[in-house]
Amino acid sequence: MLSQPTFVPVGTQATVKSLTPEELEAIGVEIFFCNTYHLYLRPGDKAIKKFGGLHEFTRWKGQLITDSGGFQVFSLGKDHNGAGKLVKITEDGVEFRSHLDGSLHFFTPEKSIQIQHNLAADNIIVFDECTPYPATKEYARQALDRTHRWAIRSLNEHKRLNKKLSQDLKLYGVVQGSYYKELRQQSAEFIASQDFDGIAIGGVSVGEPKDKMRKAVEWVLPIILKAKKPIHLLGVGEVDDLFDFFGQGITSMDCTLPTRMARGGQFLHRTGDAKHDMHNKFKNQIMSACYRTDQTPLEPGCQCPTCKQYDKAYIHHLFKTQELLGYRLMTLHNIYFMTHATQLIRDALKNGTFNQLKKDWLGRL
RNA sequence: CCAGCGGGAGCCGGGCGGUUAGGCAACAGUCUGUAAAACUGUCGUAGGUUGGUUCAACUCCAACCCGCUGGA
Repeated sequence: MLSQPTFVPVGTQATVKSLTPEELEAIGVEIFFCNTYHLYLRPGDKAIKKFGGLHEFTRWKGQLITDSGGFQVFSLGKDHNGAGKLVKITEDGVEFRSHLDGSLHFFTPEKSIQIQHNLAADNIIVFDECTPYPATKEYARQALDRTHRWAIRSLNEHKRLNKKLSQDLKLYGVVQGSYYKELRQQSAEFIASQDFDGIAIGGVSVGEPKDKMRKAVEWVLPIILKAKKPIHLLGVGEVDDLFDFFGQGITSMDCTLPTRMARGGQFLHRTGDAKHDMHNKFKNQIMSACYRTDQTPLEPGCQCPTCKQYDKAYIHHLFKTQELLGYRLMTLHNIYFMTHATQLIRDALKNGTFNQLKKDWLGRL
């Protein structure tokens, strides 16, 4: 059973980049997020099935969740200029071109679920379309209706396979609807009414302003909370998001940000020095010249393996020289930071001190 | 001493008689279900020195300085 709420780091290719499962466990990670599309292409879901699934393959003892490939409909659908490229959507499914070799593949809801059953994460997600932002209401409605039909197809295939393979994977339905209240609420009603094990909110953090994202979640939450199921917010996870969404009943969210930022040299911190704190966004760049001789840890008082042992000057040097250890130390720290902040939120929610905690961190409610 | 080759931004380095080389480094920034150890931006009177030719020279010419290689 997962703690609630939980932050979910992303390990697209069956690895949270640069860290071992043992290291993840040591910093309090309970679950991470793998991707169906990537693992289907390499090494192939059948290869992983031969091992008995992702758990055996990776030796990870915690939980896992796989994405359906739905997000790649969105992300591969854009090139650098935002034009459509590698994806074609039809009623039956999505035609993808592999970003690796250009080969053609076709995902249907059934196929995505089959692949996910082969991968055998504990939690899986229906095949959906992550609607690009902005979208016209007309397109958003069309995409939403299709996504709902795909949700039912995913659910049916999932039930069939759970029985056939005597597995007990948990399936999440996904709420879409772009930035239209009517569509979002309609989607929430529909997904909540179906026999899913959990409900995910998708189509957010796709380039929209943050207040819009908050609104979209708020339209939907009162409806799906009634279903009394786990609620996962897909692809969200800046530091303030933890407070805004865990505070309202979201039980988990995943985000590439802490790991990706870590590799780009940005470390999460709370206190930092005000001068270099970027607009209260809880991040700083370790390669900044000011850290060249800084003998303090990334976050004073932080109990992560990185901060307990190393100072900024050393990590600065590792990044400047592009040493592998730098990426590892930084990733450890950033994931610990998110996990630890989530832990504080969890405790505060239990103790009734959440508002105080949120105000301390964000300076607002 | 003779000959050949070469001198360009912090470093490396193509091209060219006129309008941006490029790369690295440096500096700053971006990232929200990972085509990402990625990407974006900024690097100011750059052209060994002095003269000459020309409307215009980093580019052509001369001398000198410095370096490398070979020879006496």
